[in-house]
Amino acid sequence: MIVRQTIPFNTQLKYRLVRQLYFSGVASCNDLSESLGKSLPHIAKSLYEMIDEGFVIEKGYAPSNGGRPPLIYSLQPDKMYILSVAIDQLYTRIGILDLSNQFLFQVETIELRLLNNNDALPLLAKALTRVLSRMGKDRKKIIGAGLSMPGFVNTRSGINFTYLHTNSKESLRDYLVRQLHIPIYIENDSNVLALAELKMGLAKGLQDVMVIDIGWGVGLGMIVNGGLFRGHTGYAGELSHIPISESNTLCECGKRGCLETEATLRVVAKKAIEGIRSGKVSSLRPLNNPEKMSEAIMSAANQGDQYAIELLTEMGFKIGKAIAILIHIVNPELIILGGRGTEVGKILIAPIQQALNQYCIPRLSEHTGVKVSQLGHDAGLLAAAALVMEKFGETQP
Amino acid sequence: MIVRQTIPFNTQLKYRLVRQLYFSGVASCNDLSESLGKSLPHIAKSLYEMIDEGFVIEKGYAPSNGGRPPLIYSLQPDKMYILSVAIDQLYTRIGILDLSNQFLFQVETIELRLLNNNDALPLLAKALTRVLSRMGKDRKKIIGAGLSMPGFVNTRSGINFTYLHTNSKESLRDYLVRQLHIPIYIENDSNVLALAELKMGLAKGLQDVMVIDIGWGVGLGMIVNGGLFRGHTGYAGELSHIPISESNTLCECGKRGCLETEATLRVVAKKAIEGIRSGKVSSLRPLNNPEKMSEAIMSAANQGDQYAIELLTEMGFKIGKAIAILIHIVNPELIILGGRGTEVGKILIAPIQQALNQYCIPRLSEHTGVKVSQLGHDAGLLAAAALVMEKFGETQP
DNA sequence: TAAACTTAATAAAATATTTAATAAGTAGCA
DNA sequence: TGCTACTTATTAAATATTTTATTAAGTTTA
Repeated sequence: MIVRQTIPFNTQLKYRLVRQLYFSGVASCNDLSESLGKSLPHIAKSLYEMIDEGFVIEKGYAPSNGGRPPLIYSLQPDKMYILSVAIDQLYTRIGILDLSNQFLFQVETIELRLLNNNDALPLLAKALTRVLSRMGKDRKKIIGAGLSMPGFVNTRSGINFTYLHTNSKESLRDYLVRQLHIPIYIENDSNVLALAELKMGLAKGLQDVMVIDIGWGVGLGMIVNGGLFRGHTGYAGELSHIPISESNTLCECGKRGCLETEATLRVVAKKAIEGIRSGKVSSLRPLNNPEKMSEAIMSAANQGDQYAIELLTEMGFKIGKAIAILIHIVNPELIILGGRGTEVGKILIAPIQQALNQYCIPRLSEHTGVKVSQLGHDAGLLAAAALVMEKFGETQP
Repeated sequence: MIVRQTIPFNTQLKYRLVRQLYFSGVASCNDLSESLGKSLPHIAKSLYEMIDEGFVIEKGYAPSNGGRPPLIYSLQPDKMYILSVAIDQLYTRIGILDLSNQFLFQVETIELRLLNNNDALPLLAKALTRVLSRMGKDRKKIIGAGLSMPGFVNTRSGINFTYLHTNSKESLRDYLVRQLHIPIYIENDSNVLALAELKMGLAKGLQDVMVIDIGWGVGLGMIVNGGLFRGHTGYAGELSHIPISESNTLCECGKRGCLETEATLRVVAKKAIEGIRSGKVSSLRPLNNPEKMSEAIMSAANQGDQYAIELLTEMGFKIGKAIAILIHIVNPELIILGGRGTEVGKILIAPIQQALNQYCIPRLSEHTGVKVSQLGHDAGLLAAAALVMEKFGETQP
């Protein structure tokens, strides 16, 4: 199912200019000429047309770089909007962003349990419809929706094989297109996290970066050759089920020895509850809700609780071993630690680095940095918007 | 150090046409228009100019596809030549290829020990100079040399950090450029193997393919997004030293548990000698030369020797476990088994598939094929030429 | 404070590339 | 057979894009 772009430009270059300006915020004519690989007069011509059309505005002079100072330009923020949706196992956050990455109104959070919930998809569609209806006649300005979600997602076919089934042959994307009448782009949450780092985080301008999503599971989003890498069927970066553990614990996936059985917040929470009950010295008390437990462990660790630090260090080392494998295979320039685990990023980075020293050939690891993500909680929503803008001007699918 | 291209065309498109025709062999105007993404009239114009210039020849009509039959074209084979060099630990093979991938004369093999041999590089330069001198005045037609070699190779900087040092700050490439006065391209042998599969083997036209180089070590060449992937510093695909083994044997690299300590022909040869001496039933006799021993094991296995098959099956399973990790991370469409181990490819493929069944999430492995390379012994030389042609028309850095 | 050097923007000319219309040939089919 | 649909080839006209030269507006050097 195809939906026409609501914003029609008369040339392909203009779409590229919009995309570039969106991601760079502001840029001079020369910047644009260089980053799009087109000549300056050519860029200038299109840019001036876009100023006349109201899509681009002049933002004055930038400081000189040793010559005539450049005029800089940006997008007119309220000429287009993007519907941005971040879905996780329990909650879904919905926002509308303008072209300067500002939310039009406060992000809406709805409770939406994904697991074994046949109503989830219609509820989601309803919520999105309601948010869209708040736009009034500005609804025309919405150029698409980006959805970040867990599970096995194939972006190209628009299907999530794990959650939000449609009960028919229709793909998730086509279902939502039919309900909302705007272009829809779906992507796995770890991949969206990586895209966020690429477009506005530590991976900006870099070529080969691995973003580790430390949380209830262990995810991986891969930036390869300067772009998000999805693999042949869209499942690249399935780090959580690589066979790595020595303890051969049975994993939910049916296999043994998966990384996920040893190095996630879920496992840490479980171990902590057992440990405390069997008498480990700690400021922590066992909680029934494992999510809350993991939160408690992380804040205890940040306040110096030795047992919490020990548990997280153990997890970090095992993740580090997996990262060592990754470095051998991909030879990236940077590893970014993202996801909920960033809260204890400083604690994790030491054992990870130690694992790299132990398991990596120095020639490989010495050119690979390890950093903790600096993007906050809204990164997912911003990146879901990036997902839409990345494809702006291309006809779906 | 920069060397001017010996063949000057007046437009970039002509270089692209040469590259395309080289890799496709023959093509119609329409084929070229499609694969280069340019309009037909535009392609036709350049093509006819190149016919006038003598670089392209018309090869007659291809069978009709339901319409007017297309005229097909190919390169004039003897307008350019490529110097192609395949270096391994002990021997170096040198050939000169024309544009139809035919050797101008029989491939020369010289003995050239790489390890701890300061004379290796001057000897190599001398041998290459001698081969070039055989070209007489056709020397001008040589558009470059492609070198396939083991070790840590950085193609961009033209340095091999492991072998063939120059004893100065000069890079290997610059040294050879200075000696031979032609553009030089160097690349790691596993990567060249992958390139060979991409350009003329089972990976032709595919996007994401992993080529396993089974031999004295375990190498990996990665095809990602339809091109050879080298990683940030050129060392991507360092499969042999990923920490995977449970037996924690000390590896040459100083680490423990590397794949290389368990799953190479070298290990198989060593195990076989020990096994036979301790009384294993086999048609094999222990040989002092481990290279010869591994050859003997492979031919014994192909003739049904149970012990040889057992050893190779064990190796296959361990390589399979590493491939399982690879599939989880990269999600490729095809795994190709290449290198010397292809000789027993049929024997290896079963345990590898078994390891995949055991260690892969079905959703990932079910879309990934495993095949044995069909390229012969000269594949390395052909791919070294491909290395040159891939860059034909670009100015060397 | 002027000369030399940078970087940026504009205009004119030259080139590259595509679109559209048409011609030429073939396979499939009634 | 002859018609239709389809593929390929050629041409002219229109458009897109770059190159080159020139002007403008600053910084650095001495």
